[in-house]
Amino acid sequence: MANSTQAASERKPTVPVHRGVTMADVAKHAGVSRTAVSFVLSNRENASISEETRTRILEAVQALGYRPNAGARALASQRSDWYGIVTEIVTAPFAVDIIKGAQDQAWLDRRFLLIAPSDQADATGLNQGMEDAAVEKLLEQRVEGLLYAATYHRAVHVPESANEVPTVLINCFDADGKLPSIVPDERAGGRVAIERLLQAGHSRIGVINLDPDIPAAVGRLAGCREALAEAGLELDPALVVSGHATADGGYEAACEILDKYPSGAGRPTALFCLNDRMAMGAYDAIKERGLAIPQDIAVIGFDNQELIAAYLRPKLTTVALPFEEMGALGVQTLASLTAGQPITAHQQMVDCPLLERYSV
Amino acid sequence: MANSTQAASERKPTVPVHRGVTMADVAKHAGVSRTAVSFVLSNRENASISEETRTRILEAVQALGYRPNAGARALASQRSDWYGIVTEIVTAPFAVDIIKGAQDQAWLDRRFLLIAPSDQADATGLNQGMEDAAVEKLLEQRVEGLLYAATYHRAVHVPESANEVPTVLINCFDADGKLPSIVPDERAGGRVAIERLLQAGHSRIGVINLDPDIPAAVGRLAGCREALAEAGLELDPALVVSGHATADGGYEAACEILDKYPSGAGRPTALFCLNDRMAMGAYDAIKERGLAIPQDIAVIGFDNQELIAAYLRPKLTTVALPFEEMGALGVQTLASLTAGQPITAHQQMVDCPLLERYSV
DNA sequence: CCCTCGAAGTAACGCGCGTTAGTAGTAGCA
DNA sequence: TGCTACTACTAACGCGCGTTACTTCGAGGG
Repeated sequence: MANSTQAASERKPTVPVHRGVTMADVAKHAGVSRTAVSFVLSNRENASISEETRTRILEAVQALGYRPNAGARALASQRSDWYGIVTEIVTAPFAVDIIKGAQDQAWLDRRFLLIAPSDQADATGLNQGMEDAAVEKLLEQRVEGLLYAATYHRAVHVPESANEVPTVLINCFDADGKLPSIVPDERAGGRVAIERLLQAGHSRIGVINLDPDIPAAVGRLAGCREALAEAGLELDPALVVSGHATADGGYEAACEILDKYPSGAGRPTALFCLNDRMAMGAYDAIKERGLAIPQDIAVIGFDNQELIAAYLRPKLTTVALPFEEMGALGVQTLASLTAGQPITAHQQMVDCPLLERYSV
Repeated sequence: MANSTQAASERKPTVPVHRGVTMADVAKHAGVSRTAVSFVLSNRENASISEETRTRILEAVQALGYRPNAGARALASQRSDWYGIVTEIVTAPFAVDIIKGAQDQAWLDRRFLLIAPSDQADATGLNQGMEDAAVEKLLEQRVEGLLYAATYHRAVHVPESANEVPTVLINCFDADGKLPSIVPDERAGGRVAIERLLQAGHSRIGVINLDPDIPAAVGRLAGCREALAEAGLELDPALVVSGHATADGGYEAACEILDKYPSGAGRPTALFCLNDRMAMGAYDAIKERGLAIPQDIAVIGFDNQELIAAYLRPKLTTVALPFEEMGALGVQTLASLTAGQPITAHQQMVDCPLLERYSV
């Protein structure tokens, strides 16, 4: 027993591989204890440190260029100040905006957002292997909460292990409805689009629809019908055409609608395209027929895909999906959750604002 | 002396706030020492652990759902396995692709990429306050290396503190030339675009130029001239028009070029647009004049901005900026650097591949 | 039989920090 | 003088882990 103790104390100390200035260095430099440094740097309320010592410590910090070690702090304090977000990062440009919103909000809250990629979605849902690994990696970093974002509004299946920390879904929802989620208010978006067209004097409106089953289409179309109903109008089924969610799909759908009225009589004076890519195709169809936007036919889009909407000629009036807001709200919700505070609603809906440009 | 020791040992132990299974738990469950667990989990070469103990330990890991604590590991091993990347995340869609490339490569190397936002660039360069803070935050996380990415090819000024760890610049370079950088090979990109047009039989080629002073314009135009020279041709100054790097700018520039030849005689049969947004505007100008793409006028772009190039009608043939490759190469370079290995070149150039679509 | 040597493990230290339970010193008051 | 109260600190522990320097035990050799 004594032997081993002695051996231990005789052992030559491991050579310290100093990669940075530590609190101990600061303490030595300032001639105080490490504890004092810790107290000053963490701005402890009821720690009594004289003003003089305090400044001496802060000067030492400056002089040595001390930089706290976030990992060590996390280990000691048992909180990491990290959130994690899982998303398909490059699939759609939308994910970026969600991340941006979340990132900025996290930054404001002095927290760090760890971004983990989950590979592209395929027909069967997300690439589950990659996703699980991503969540796992984030949990290894001891994130305090998880954000789970989809690039288009849909139901998702979240990896089991996400249940170990507070989790918030962004732009998606889980089928079981167990996790809190944040989604765009598609219905209100549909309303505002139609209301804008009504206000501009249009009463005969064509709709270029997405796949009718996806949440976006359901909501937007419902809002559309509501707004028309309030104006005493109805959606003419002949004017609703579904297509692929691409420019080509939009082109074809627009052709179909326009060519129903070769003489021009009965032709809609406005087109509500359920996304901007389709609006892009619709532009071509309209122009090809020698019609002018918005004089002959007004066009309104959805999604506000900047690169399209802002560069089409004329620039496209469209309804924006509030990605940044959803990202920010996600972080705020997570903050409430991790603080043990109640959240306002299990499913929070965020407004889709109308962006006026020149196509109406 | 004895007193204080006694007091310390009499002190009631702090209540452990257990937030997770630790190695100690695994060790207890498997009936071995914590060291043994560590050896097994880190796959130590020359540690002699019997196969039987080994499996017992792994079973315990499974049974308890043990998950290593990355922060503690980093603290003990003095290496974080983290890289940091500083970039303006949302300003341009390009940053995303760089991040994606870097992210994927880092993931392969079992490293984590911390993404720190730096606010938007303004005329005077990047928002320095935000940037310094971003770098500072990353260093606090003890990243082992830094990536610094710009959304368009240019000279940048990197925060001082970035010098404390290996740093690689992506899609930019520092004026002093001190830091290794990775940039697109603009010149080769210019060449390949022109070569494609020559091959299609065009010899009279118009160029819609960017601001002539930026690196992208300089390089691309040089490549363009080279390719023409090799074919015994020259760039007609009358056919080179600069404009704003927008669709409107491209539209105006294209109008200017086309309207110089109202009769059609002498008019270029192809347009090389130095970015896709300008190509988008050029499309409008061409179509307005009743000309067909590519039959009457071929168009080739640059940047491969998916949302534009893939949705224009006809789809735009363009030269791609290799953002993902640059991001990946950045991480690889960083890996070499942190491993103390030499890197192939101080400034690495990455090829800009031609993407054939239907506008040539 | 003793000695050496490798296999199989373990005790203990330190990474940088937050935190708790102390101590030393002084002022105030009865 | 003795006691409390307060200010201004500090010693020591533990967070979860990697790592080094041991120990123990059985097999093999002389």
